[in-house]
Amino acid sequence: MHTSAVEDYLKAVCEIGRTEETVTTSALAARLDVSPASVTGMVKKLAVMKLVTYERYYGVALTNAGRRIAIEVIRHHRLVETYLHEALGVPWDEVHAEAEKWEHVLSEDVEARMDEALGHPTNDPHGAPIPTPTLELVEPDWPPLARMDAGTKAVVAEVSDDDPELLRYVGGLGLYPGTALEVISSAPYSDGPVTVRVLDGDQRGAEHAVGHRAAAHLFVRDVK
Amino acid sequence: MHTSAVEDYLKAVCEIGRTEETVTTSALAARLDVSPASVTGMVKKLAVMKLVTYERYYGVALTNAGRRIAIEVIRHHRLVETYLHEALGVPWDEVHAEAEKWEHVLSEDVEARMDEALGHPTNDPHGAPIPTPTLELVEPDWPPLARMDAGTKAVVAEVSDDDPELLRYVGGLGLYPGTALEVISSAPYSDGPVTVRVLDGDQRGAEHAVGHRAAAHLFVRDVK
DNA sequence: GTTAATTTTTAGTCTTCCCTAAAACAACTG
DNA sequence: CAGTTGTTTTAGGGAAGACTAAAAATTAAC
Repeated sequence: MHTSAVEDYLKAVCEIGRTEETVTTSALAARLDVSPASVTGMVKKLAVMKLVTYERYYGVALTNAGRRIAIEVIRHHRLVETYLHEALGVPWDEVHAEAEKWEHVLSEDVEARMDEALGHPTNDPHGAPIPTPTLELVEPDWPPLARMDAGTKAVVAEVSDDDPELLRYVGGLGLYPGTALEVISSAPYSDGPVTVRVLDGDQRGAEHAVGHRAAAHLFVRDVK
Repeated sequence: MHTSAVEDYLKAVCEIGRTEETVTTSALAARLDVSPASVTGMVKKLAVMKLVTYERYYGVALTNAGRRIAIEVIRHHRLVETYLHEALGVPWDEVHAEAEKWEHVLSEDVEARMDEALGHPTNDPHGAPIPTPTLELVEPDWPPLARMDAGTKAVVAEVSDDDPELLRYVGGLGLYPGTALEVISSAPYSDGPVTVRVLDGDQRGAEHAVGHRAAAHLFVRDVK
């Protein structure tokens, strides 16, 4: 087995790689809240372990072995989030913190049982896709709400899961994965709020001004 | 928070104290599978933390603060075992190993939700009592099957949970907490097997010779 | 009651793991 | 090419936990 730190680094490489072309030392340092020097040290260790390839001054990339571990951890994380939410009623803004701990101790057997009990869910409570048991993972890159033009109809696809306050805010607006909405007004490339009308759920019909930061972390898919 | 090692030591002190008058260095060393010198070192640390009282060459005892932590960990452990067994169908010989990991990462919130979901169970799958939310714990000391005389009728109360093989063996004989049985023959103070007739469950009517080691780890309560 | 055997403690080391600050270095920018 | 930015190296630290070997205290044996 690997240490939690190793798993956290691999997960971070995978997650940063989702949006960035190259995974840099400083990006990892920022995400993991450690110094760049620490990252260099750990990354060299991971390279020796053949979990990443590492080119000085360029960046890091996962090897197949490393990717397997990263996706395994992500699967654990998202499955646990889903389980806590669905089976135990843990609010969606709390599941992330708990899953951060559980992801490192979950056995494959219990993982499979949770998956079964939930009916093989495909997405966690924040909309993120759960990797398959065979560790396939396709992460679509939905556009953020912040970039939608006025008049667009869209459905909430995913909300960033790492900021509980953001989640409580967004949840308070009635915006969850699957919720349909219409963009009333938007200020593209500025940092103003996006006004939306909620078309679904318990806030159906309500109009809300969604702050820019939230709109940048709330991803939607277009509706034709 | 405390480290896993600290929690493990406190739990071990609590569990040894259940049967032994004094908790010795060597008993802890044996249970935790470390050298006696290591135990002395850690115990001194725990004493500084005011989690145990410690008298050189005599033994260790939990303080109230230490006992609270120990019982909290035991509550986590047994609740998780019960949850895994009841809610996820994990076999009773596997729950212990998983709970050993989970007990250190379970939040109070999720603990309460598991307790609720299970309807506030009082005993884990091996029959051991689950401490209450207010951390009260009474551990009755049932006699082992090995000490029952021929002709006695009894009900299985508890089975030691730390040896999966033993649990599979005992389970294979149809002996679970709550199972009624009658002692057919017994060799007191020797190490021969105890022959029992199962009066309950899927092996009802069957007669089994229970090996001495198993009979020493299987505890029963008398039936008048 | 002395000696012998057993436990326990001291004392000193080691390993693992991860982190940091500061200096040196490479790569881009204009 | 000179400066800025980001990265790596160097050098070091410290927490956590465990170990060995030898000394000390306790207990048991004669």
